[in-house]
Amino acid sequence: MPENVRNSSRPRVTLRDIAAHAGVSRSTVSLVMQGSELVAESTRARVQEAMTELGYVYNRGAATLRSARTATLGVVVHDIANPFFGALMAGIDETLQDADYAPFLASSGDSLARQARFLARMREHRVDALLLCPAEETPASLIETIADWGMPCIEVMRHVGPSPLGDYVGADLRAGVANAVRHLIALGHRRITLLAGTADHSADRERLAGYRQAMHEAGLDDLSRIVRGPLTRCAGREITLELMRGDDVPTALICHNDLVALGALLALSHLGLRAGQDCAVVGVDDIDEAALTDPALTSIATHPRSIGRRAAELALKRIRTPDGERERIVLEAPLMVRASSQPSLARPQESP
Amino acid sequence: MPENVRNSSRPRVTLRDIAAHAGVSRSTVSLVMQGSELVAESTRARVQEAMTELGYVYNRGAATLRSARTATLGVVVHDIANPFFGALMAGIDETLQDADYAPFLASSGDSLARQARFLARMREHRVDALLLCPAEETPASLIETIADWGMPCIEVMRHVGPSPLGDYVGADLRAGVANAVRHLIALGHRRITLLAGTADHSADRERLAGYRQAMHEAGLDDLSRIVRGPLTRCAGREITLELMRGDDVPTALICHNDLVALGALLALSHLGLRAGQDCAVVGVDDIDEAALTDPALTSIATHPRSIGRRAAELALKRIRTPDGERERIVLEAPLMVRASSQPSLARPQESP
DNA sequence: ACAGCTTTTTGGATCGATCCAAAACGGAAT
DNA sequence: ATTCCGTTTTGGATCGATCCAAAAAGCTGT
Repeated sequence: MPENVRNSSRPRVTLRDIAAHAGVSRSTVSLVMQGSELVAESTRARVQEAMTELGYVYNRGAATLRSARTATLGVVVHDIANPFFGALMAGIDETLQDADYAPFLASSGDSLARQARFLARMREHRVDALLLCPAEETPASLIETIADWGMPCIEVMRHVGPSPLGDYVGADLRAGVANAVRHLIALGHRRITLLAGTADHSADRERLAGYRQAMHEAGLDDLSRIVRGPLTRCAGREITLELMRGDDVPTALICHNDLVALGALLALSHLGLRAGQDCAVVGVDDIDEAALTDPALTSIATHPRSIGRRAAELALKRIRTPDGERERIVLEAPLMVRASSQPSLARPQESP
Repeated sequence: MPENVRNSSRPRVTLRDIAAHAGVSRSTVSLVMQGSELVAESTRARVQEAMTELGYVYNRGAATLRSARTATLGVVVHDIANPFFGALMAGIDETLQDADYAPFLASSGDSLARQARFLARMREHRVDALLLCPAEETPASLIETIADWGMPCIEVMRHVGPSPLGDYVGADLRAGVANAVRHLIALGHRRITLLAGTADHSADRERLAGYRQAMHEAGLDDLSRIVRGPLTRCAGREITLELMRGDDVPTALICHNDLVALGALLALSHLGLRAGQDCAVVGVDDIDEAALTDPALTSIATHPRSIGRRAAELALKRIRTPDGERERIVLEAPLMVRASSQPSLARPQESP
């Protein structure tokens, strides 16, 4: 049996082989691969049998060369270690798996250089589309450049320029924050401080706009306060400590995200203050942890997983119809009210 | 000007075009692309100039067809939304970017079917290697199957079978947990409970082995206790509540991971008990949050980012030398002692 | 039996790179 | 001038699929 030499990996089975084995032409086998309606049922069966029999593995690279479709797509986030983007990616992955697409992933670390390098690589790999959370300070021209490449691109969560130029999927942070402010005002709060980031990207500006708008509606412009700092739990804690020791102590904090808010909770408990009672705290993202702190954290839910799913769906759609109408999908960001802004919701004592 | 039809994206520049423009052959241009030493410096310059001038984009798909090298690799994790795997992926990404490799990512959700589908896809895309955190209940044969495909595969964090068959990168959880137990015993603890997962995979077994070993060394076999449950913050809380209300109350808890440990902290504070004082708590992973809880959480550090980096490095190496000696890289998992197991370390009050 | 259909199947040609054996070039030595 | 040898360069074949126009096969109905 020296003919059976499949020593470890060499004897690659190709379309031609199964064509011969099934007694049809390569073209026919190719049609079967593509699930074409043209081929007769009996032939299809014969071909499929040959494929399993010979252990055929489709070579997408070869197919791509001719057909310019890769069944891949590129995803760029700032920091995949951040649970928010992890959840986003999980949503993307879910949707793509069903469509038999595979995502390349890169974490830009908010570095323009890394982002650019990855995008170049994606171009060489000829991905069918791009899902992009643009790094900070990305020039608006990038989106046009990508369009010039002939590559569909969906901006996710953030967008460059004052409003999204092309396809976009995100959360309505503006309305979400405005709602949160109104909620606090209804509870009697007046001095409401916004803990914002130092960066200037769209998601940041939206929060600001929502805050300003709602404060303005209530005629509280003069009481509005915006404090900027890094967006970590640690920074949230430090900044809150400082704020609460100052003169003009706020009665409520709206934090850029939940991590910052959790830092604020730590600070309050450190000072012997009770969140919700002595100072309300609201976060953004509604991460799992929010419901489990003590007191539980009120948060504006951004549903990263859903956003990921929607973004991936839109990308697939855009691949099918590259010249279709651009879409702007903005998901609601509802306020999850919990004890940190409403003490009456404090966790009920369990029965003994 | 019907001849100037470059409507939106058609006029693809190829090797042939820059060859013509630079007055050399395709082969020469190809050599330049591959950074070969063969080509004269002056020619290289001329070619490179032509490339930028015409806006050439390398077509990796085409190159792959001939050379069987894709500069891509596949990564499988259980749940990319889990911060641990996010950090792991960040480390992988970092290393690969420098090597001009791009990773495909999939989240298996511990489903064998999803894992299998993704692996099949990776095979069709002919990735150069695989980084695999095998899903629960993955049969040991899978690793062999992948090897038969001729695809290098690095197991990460978990491995199938009693000991890794091929390349492996992980943390020394066995020693880590054993250390933690000894630490607790040194502090006078005797009734030390292990909160384990319900699954039976290698990482789980390692924790168990470390625990058993250290308890045995101290002659405490009869006091050893293993409790199994889901691995979420919420479950950690519930199980701890139950434990602390039972008869045989433990004086220390070692939790499968930090999420469970954080749940345990919640439970203790809910019961009016002080972690570290009334009951010691130790977690695994040393996520960022651990240092910031109150009291701060003692944790066994697994350094996911480093593991990701090492795994990616090993993959690149294995691609270069497919038949090299298999490696088993086990990183230390040092115990980060904090207040939750040693009250004297409680956060010092800040100066007013 | 044949024209006129529809349904299936088929052979090149092609996508854009790499591989390889052989050719061209350029100096130095004879 | 010729030979030799090391450095550069080159054309043609090739990787494994898809595309497309055209051929073959299968049906009708007359």
